[in-house]
Amino acid sequence: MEEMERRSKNFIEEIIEKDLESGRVKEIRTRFPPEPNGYLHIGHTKAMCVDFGMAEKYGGKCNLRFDDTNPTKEDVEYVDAIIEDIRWMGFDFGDRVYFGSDYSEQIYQYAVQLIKKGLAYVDDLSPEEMREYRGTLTEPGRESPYRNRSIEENLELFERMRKGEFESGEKTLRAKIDMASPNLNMRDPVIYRIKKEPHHRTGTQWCIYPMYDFAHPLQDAIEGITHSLCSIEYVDHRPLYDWFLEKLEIPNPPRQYEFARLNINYTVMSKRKLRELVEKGYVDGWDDPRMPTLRALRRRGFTPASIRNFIELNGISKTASVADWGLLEHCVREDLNKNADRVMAVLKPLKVVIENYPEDLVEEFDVENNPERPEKGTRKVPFSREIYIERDDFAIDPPPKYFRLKPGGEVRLKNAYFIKCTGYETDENGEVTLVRAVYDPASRGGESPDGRKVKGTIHWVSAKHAIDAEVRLYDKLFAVENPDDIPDGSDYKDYINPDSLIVIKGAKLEPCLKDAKPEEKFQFLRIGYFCVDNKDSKPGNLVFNRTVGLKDTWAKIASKQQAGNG
RNA sequence: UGGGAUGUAGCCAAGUUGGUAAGGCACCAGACUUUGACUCUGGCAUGCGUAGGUUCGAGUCCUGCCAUCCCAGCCA
Repeated sequence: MEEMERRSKNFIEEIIEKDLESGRVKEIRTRFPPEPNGYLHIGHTKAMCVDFGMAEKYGGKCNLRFDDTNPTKEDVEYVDAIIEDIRWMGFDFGDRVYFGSDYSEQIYQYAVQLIKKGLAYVDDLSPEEMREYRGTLTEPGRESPYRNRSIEENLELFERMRKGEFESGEKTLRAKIDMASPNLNMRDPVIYRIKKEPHHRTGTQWCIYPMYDFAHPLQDAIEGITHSLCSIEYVDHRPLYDWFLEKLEIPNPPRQYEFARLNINYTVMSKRKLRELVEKGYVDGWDDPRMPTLRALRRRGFTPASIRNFIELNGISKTASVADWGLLEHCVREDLNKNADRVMAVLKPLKVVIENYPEDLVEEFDVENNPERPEKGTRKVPFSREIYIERDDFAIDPPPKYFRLKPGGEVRLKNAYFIKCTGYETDENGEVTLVRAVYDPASRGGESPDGRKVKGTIHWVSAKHAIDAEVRLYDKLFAVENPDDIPDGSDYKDYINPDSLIVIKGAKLEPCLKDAKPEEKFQFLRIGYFCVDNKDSKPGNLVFNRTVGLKDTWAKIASKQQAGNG
C-alpha cells in the first residue's frame, strides 16, 4: 500500500494521522450514515470512499448506520437497496449495521438530562410562530414565551409528549441556547418533535422523534465514532454538534470534519430531480443506465473499481467543485481495457461478399481475448465467404486520410485476411447495400505476405455464424454541462440529451457471445465497452449496454475536416 | 446590509517552517500499432480571485476589496 502512495495526503488524512500520533485516538472509527429515503447515487460514493476508505487505510472500522429519525420519509425498501449497493462497491461493514432508531431510548434519556440541566424546554409555538420568532439572517430572534418553564414542568411535559398525550406538531422540545446567535442553528433548535406516524423499524413504539442535529452527535458518541466525516453544508452545524456533546459531558467526544460533496457535469444529483425523471418517464426507472444511481451505473457497466478510482483521482477538499464526467469515463476505460475480453461485433452491418472465397468453406481463426492480458488465451472465430462489416468502415468517396475500405482499396480484416474492394451495389437512395471484394489467401491471419503496408484494420463477423442482439448506446443524460444552471424560464428537463439512448436492433455479434451472462463486460473491438444488460437480456435475446465508447481519434479528425470544408 | 465556507490552467488538485508553481483528466504535436484503441515521448500557469503592504525574496505573512456556495424545516 505504501508504495502506491503517490499522491499527497488530503486534509482528513492529515487530521487522522495527527490524532493517531498524538494519541488522541487509538483506533479510527468512522460511520457511513445514509438516510433510507432513496437510492444511493454516485454522489454518495464519495462519502463512502471517505468514511470506509479512511477506516480501511488506517486500520480502523467504519459502521454502516441508517439515519432513520424521520418516519415519514423512510422505508425498509431503501435499507435493503442501500446495503446491496454498498456491498457491490466493495466496502466492508462486517456485522456493524446499525440504526439510529435503535438508540431511541438512549437519545431520549440524553434529552431528559438536558432538561434537568435547564438546557432544554418544551415549546408550544406553532411552526409558523416559531419561524417568526426565529428572526432572519440579519435580525436576531426573540425568545419563546414558553422558554422559561420550570425544569419540573418541562420534564412532565416531555414525558407526556412521549406518551402520546399531544398531537403531531403540537409541542416540541428545544435546546436553550441563544436566540440572538448569528448562526441560526443555535437559535434554540428543535431537538424533538411529535410525529404520530409508524416507523419502519420501531412501529408505533414512539411518537416523538429526535432531530438530526441532536441525534447525530449522540449516535456517534454511542458508537464510539472518532471522526464524524460529513459534507460541507454541515459546517454551520458543528457548533451545535459540539454543544450537545459538551453539555452532556460526553467523554472523548467524536469530532466532525467536513469535506466538499461530489458534483458531476452533464447530470443531476438532487433526489427531487432524479425522482421526477423517473416518475415522469424521462428515464426508464431508477436503474435506467443513464441515471447516476449506483444501480444504474452498475447496469450500464461501470465497475466499483472505476468508480472508486474516479473519486480518488478527484480528491478530497473543501472547495465546491464540479467533477468531469469524462474522468469517470477515463476510469472505466482504464479498468476495462485491462479486464474486459475483446470480441467482434458489428453494430450497423454491411454485407461483404468475398468472391474468390470458396462457397462452403469455413475457417476458424485463433484470436487473442485480451492483448493486455496474454494469459487470458485465445478463442476460435469462424470466417466464411459472406461477412458483415461496419457501414462506417466502407466509403464510396472517402475523405482524406480515410484508411478503411473503399472502391479499389485494400484493408485488413482483423486476424483474417486482406481484402480488396472490387465493387458495390446501392439501392435507389444511393445507400450501399452490398460490397464485393476479393481476398489474398497469402495474407491468412492478417499477416502481410510480402511486407506490403495495409494501414486499415477493421472488424467483421461471419454472416452465417453471426448472432443477433439488441445494443443500447447510452450517452450523457444531459446535453449541457450544468443542468442546474440554465437560463430563466427554461426547465432542466428541456436539456436532456436527445441522443442519450440510441437503440440498435440488428447488431451482428460473433458467436462466442451466445452465452454471455448478465453484467459480463466486453470490449467490442474498435467500438467501445459493453455490458450484458442485467434486466432485459435473455438467452436468445441478448441485450448489450454501451458503457462508454473507445477514444475515437478518427472521429475527431473527420469532424475537423468537415469543419474546415464547411 | 448577519454568520459560515471557498477562490491555484478548460476540469479536479498538491503546494505544512516565505526560497522561485507536483500530479491526473482534457487538449495539442510526434512515435508505435493486425483495435485510428492501448502504450510511449514532448508541449500545455512569468502565473496562484483582486488591490496594496511587509521582505533580498510572497501562492504561502498583513490589510482592504471582489466573486461563488451554504444557512431563516417540527428534513437529513
